[in-house]
Amino acid sequence: MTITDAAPARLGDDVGACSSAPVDPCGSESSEARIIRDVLSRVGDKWSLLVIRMLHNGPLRFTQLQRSIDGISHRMLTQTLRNLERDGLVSRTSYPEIPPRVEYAATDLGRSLALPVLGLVEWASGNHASITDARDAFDAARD
Amino acid sequence: MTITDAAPARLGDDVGACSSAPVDPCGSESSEARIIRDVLSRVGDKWSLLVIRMLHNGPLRFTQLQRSIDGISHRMLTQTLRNLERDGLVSRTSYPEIPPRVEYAATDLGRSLALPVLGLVEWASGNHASITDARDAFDAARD
DNA sequence: CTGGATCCTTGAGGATACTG
DNA sequence: CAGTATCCTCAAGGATCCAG
Repeated sequence: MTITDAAPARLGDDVGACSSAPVDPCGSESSEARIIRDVLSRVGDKWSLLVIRMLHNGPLRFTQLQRSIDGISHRMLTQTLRNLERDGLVSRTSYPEIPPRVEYAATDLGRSLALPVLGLVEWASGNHASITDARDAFDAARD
Repeated sequence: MTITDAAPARLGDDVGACSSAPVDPCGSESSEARIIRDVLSRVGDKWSLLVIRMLHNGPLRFTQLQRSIDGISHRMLTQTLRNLERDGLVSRTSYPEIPPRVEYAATDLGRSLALPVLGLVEWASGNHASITDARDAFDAARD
């Protein structure tokens, strides 16, 4: 999703009738499609996973995050952090000092997300070569 | 990535110097960031995973895919299939008949991708409720 | 039926300036 | 230092038409 500049959004959060089965509740194909889209819109944006990843080792302040994430803009970091906080994946602790200090930390939920994500990363890292080769072959074939 | 309407693109495919370690080769933080972005730009678009998912059970024709994926446009299906084919995740078999028939199937690589993806889906499905709750709490808190 | 090509809308996301 | 608001750009992606 990656929130629009304004609105709270609230898109299809209609899990209602389905009991909490591990995968594909209600047996319909489209429900799994919804789940896939859900998870993708949550962590599939440009920065969320990188933030989660950085916070996996321990809490960090806003500026530390900004420096360590390379390329992220001030605006997108705030926005990404708000989203993650809203989804309960990251916690925010503000110390009323001068100058202000704010620490962000991954919640248990956030850390639990890191696991399956790591699976994906491993896959990517392990099959990077195959993909590159496939691309080269494909591009070569379409002379 | 989700290719632009034209260009072959070829962005940062510079794995060169790194030996093929399973995760985080070369030990630098930014290299893992690159991997994450790589995998996201490959499967993190709106449709790729859904196509991979549909093809996991067996080959399907273009129109079958379009009907089963709900919401995908003609244009995006072609585009997504081209990308997946280029990356070696999907194979395309065209039967020179009239009317033409084209079958798409997941390759071994494509099926291997489905595994870690399933992990993510399970996570999403298992923690959907927690996230929804977190959101409600968050939205309620900011009166 | 499959697959381009073209047009057009929308929103993600960067740059920047301003507040506490 | 942390956060918000405004402006602007550019590409993702839908609709549609044409071709083999």
